[in-house]
Amino acid sequence: MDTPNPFDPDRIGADLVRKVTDQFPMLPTLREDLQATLRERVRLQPGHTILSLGDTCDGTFLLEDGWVVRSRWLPGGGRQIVNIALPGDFLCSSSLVLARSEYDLVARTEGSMVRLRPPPIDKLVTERPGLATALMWAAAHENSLLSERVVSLGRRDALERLAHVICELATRLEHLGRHSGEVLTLPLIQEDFADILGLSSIHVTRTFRRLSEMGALDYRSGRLRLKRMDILRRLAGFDPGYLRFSQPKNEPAAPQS
Amino acid sequence: MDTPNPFDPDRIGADLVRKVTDQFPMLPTLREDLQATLRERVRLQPGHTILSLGDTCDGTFLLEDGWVVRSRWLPGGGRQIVNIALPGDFLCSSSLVLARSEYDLVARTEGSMVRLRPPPIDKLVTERPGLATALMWAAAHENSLLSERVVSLGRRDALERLAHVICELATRLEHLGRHSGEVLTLPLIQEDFADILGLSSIHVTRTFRRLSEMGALDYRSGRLRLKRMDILRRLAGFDPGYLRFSQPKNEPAAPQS
DNA sequence: CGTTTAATTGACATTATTCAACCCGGGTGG
DNA sequence: CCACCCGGGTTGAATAATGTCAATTAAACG
Repeated sequence: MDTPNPFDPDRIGADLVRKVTDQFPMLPTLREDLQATLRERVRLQPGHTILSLGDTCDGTFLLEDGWVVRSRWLPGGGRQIVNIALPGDFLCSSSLVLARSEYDLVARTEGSMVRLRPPPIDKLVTERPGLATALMWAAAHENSLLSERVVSLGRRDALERLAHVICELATRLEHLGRHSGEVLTLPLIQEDFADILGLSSIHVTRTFRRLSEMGALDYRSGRLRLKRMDILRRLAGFDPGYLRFSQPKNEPAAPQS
Repeated sequence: MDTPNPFDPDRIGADLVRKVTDQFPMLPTLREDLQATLRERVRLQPGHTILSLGDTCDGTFLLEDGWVVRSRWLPGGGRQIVNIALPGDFLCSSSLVLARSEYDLVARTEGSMVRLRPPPIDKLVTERPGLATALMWAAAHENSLLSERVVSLGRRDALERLAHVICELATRLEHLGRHSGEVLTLPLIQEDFADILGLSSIHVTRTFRRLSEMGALDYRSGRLRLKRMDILRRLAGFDPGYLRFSQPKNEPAAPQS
């Protein structure tokens, strides 16, 4: 069953619009820009490869519904998942500066996205200020996530990493209004966790078991029951600050030194 | 010895201006915006902490000369270096969306940077289009570096990681015109490499020795002699594509499928 | 020189990977 | 209804990679 009118302006990128406009009131331009640059809506099926390494990416996608992972295959046969896109995230925003994708983009659930074709970067800010602002904001957000992932991969052990990514996902989904309470349904198998966390899937199993023995959670085929978020947060040293883009920064910031 | 006139418009962010204008001719606006938003020039000394975790960052810095690392200390006493900023890079560009720094910023060499105070993000694109474009471009660039770092930390072993980061640094410095030939002088001690690569400094020693036994390089107190870049590149699976932002993407991009 | 910081080495502990076997639940076809 | 298969998931044992500790050397610097 499809959206009645896929070009209904109020439905394009609703999650993005909501997130962005939490920060500042730019609704009108952004909506307008999304409509103006929109090419088509694409339906996603689990496992569907949106883009492969080396593909030229023609514009940017805005994910409206569903989960998409961005990953890289390595010569040895390993895979690293670089990030997980949720509704409201842009995919392939690097197309503004890079002609070809350095990663694979594959859907993990059903969902939908719209393809946008923004003007080239040097005209973007003047022609599509609302979209430009949103892209900038999204890029900053993604940088924040990536930086935190670098910290995890570099300096946290398996237990901390797993706890951290669970905290992160739970928080992101909460912000989207797609999670509340104890049970989190994740379209990820343990091998996905392995490739997010830079571990083997076997070690992920063991790590889940350890967390479950600690009474922090129960995990069973995609159903994650979060019994003690406080344990997870403490273990991971999770500080949601890097996700909290919603509180506007208004202080005039006193001159330092 | 200081720059004669620190506000000479042609000298502000010369590396940034060059990098950005390789891509598209927006010199005039960018120069103008840099001048207009410039607050002061700051001299850097090695070890100087520009910003600590939790500090409110008042605007953005544009590094003009020198090396700066962005890092995070962890509860257990470990440190992860998230990225290395070189001339032409922005520091703390997250200040557009995040009031407080999630990282430490510390200089590894002498150098200088300018502090910019761009308008808030919702006015940035309209009021300072040149700067907005540059920031966007820089964010995409950083995104690319961070993603590749995630891949390294997640799925490459010590040898591959070290080889990879060396390739990356050599390439970036070449682009800046600050490196050519065999010898690379790095203001990094092995502990820095450790904290970039998510390894212990002792293991970095061992890994450097392995590379040197392979005839790929010689390393001695900051002086890196690159004898066989081909070996390093092959080992790391290094594809400079993610750094090559200089070739403009001009193809009208044939509609796919 | 003496002091300090960084690099190095070897022995050993820890963490995570690999491999192989087994389990389990949900189809599916007979 | 049962036998089979298949994709995960789980387990233990062996192995490999990396970390930790302690002692040593080297270089840098006053």
